[in-house]
Amino acid sequence: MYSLILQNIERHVQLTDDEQVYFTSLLQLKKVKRRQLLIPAGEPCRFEYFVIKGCLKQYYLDNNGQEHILMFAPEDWWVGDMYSFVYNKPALTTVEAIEDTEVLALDRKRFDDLVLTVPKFERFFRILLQRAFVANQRRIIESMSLSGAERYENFIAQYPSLEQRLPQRLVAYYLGITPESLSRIKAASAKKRR
Amino acid sequence: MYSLILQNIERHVQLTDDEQVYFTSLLQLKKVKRRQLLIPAGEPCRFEYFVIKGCLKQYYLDNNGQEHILMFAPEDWWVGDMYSFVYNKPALTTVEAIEDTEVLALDRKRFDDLVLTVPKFERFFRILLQRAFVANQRRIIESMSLSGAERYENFIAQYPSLEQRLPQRLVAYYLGITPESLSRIKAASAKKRR
DNA sequence: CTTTTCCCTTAACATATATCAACTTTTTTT
DNA sequence: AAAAAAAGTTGATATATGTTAAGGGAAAAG
Repeated sequence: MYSLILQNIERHVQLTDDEQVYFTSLLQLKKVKRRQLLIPAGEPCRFEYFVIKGCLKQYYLDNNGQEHILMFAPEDWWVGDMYSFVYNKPALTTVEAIEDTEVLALDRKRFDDLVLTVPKFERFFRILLQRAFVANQRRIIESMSLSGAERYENFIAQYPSLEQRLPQRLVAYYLGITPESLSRIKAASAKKRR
Repeated sequence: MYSLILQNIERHVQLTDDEQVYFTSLLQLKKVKRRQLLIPAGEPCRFEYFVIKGCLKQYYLDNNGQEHILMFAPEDWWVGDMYSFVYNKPALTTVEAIEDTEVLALDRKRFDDLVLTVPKFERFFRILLQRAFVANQRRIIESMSLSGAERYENFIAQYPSLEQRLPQRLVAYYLGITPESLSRIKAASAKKRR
C-alpha cells in the first residue's frame, strides 16, 4: 500500500527505515468512487493527496458553468487545492474521481510537523514544487504560443497513456478548447495522415 | 544592499545573525542596463536572481518571433529560468531588463549547499514555490476562463503600480493578446465609463 | 535641440475557434 | 437485452481576436 508513495519520495531523497515508518503513519487511506468529489470547490481543503490507484481530474468551474481542467492525477501523482492548503481559504477548484480511485491523504497539520521535524521532507516538497512550477510555466507558454492542434499533439506526446484512458471531452477541457474543436482537429489530422 | 532580500526571506522564516551573514556572503551583485539580457534563452543558467532595483521581464520567444511574457520582476521579486536551473539545460526563456536594474545572484552550487546546511532555507524556498505554484495555476485558470478584457481588469487590480510603469505593449504580451487588441479594450472601457 | 526610433491608436479585413443544433455511436443503467 | 444517458461527429453560423497597414505622438539618442 505504501510502496508507490515511498518510491515516489525516494526518487528525490533517501529515507531511513524510521523515517519511512514515521511518514507512513501520518497517511490516511481514502477511497473515492467514480464521479465522487475528493475536494469540492468552495470548501476549505486541509489535505494534499497522493494517488495510488485510479485517476482524478482537478478543474475550475467558471461563471458560465464551464469546466477547465488544471490537471489529471493518475497513479503516482500528487494532487490537492494548493491555494486552499496554503492560505486556509475555500478551495477554488474541484477534484473529482474519473475512475474508482484510492488516495493517501496528508493533512496540513501533520504536513507542517513532518517538514519541520524531518528536513528531508521539506527538501522533497521543495523539489516537487520546483518541477511543478516548471510544468506550469510550460503550460502557460504553450497556451500563449501554440494552436489547439499543436497543444493536442504535445499532450499526446507527453501523456500517451492518459490520452487512451480519458474521454476526449476531458482532454479538450484540459487543452482549453471545446470538445467540438478537438473532434475537428482529430478529423483533420487523420485526413492529413492518409 | 541586503536589507530587501533579508526582509523578503524573513517574511517566512526567522534568521539568526550568523545565518544572515552566511547567506549574504553567497550573493553576488549584478547590474544590468535597460535592454540588456540577464538570462539569454538557449544558454544554461546556473543562477536564481533577486531584484533589488529596477524591473525585468521574463519572456518566451516563439517560432514566429513573438514575445510571450511569463512574468515581470520588479524590486522584491525572485526571477530565473527555473527549467534551466533545475534540469541543467539551456534556458527556455529570456530575462531582460526593462529599466536599469540591480540583482543579487545566487548560483546553483551555493544554493544547494545553503539548503542542505540550513534547512530554514529549504523551507523558505518551499514556501516561495508553493505561492508561485498557486499564482501560476490562477493564471492558467484565467487564461482559459476569461476574455482579454477581463484578464486586463484583473491585471490592473493585482498590479496597479506595474501597470503605470510598463509600456502597454508589454502588458499585452503578458495577457496573451496583441497590443492592438489591448488598445481597443482600453478604448472600449473608456467609452463605457463615460 | 533635433532627429530618429519606438509606441499607441484606429480601420479594414482575415482567421481560429466558439456556439448552436441535429444526428450517430458508445457507454451506462435498469 | 433494452432503455437511457453520455460522448463524439459534423455542418452552419457567430464572434473574439489577430493581421496588416497607416498616421500621429512620445520618448530616447545623437
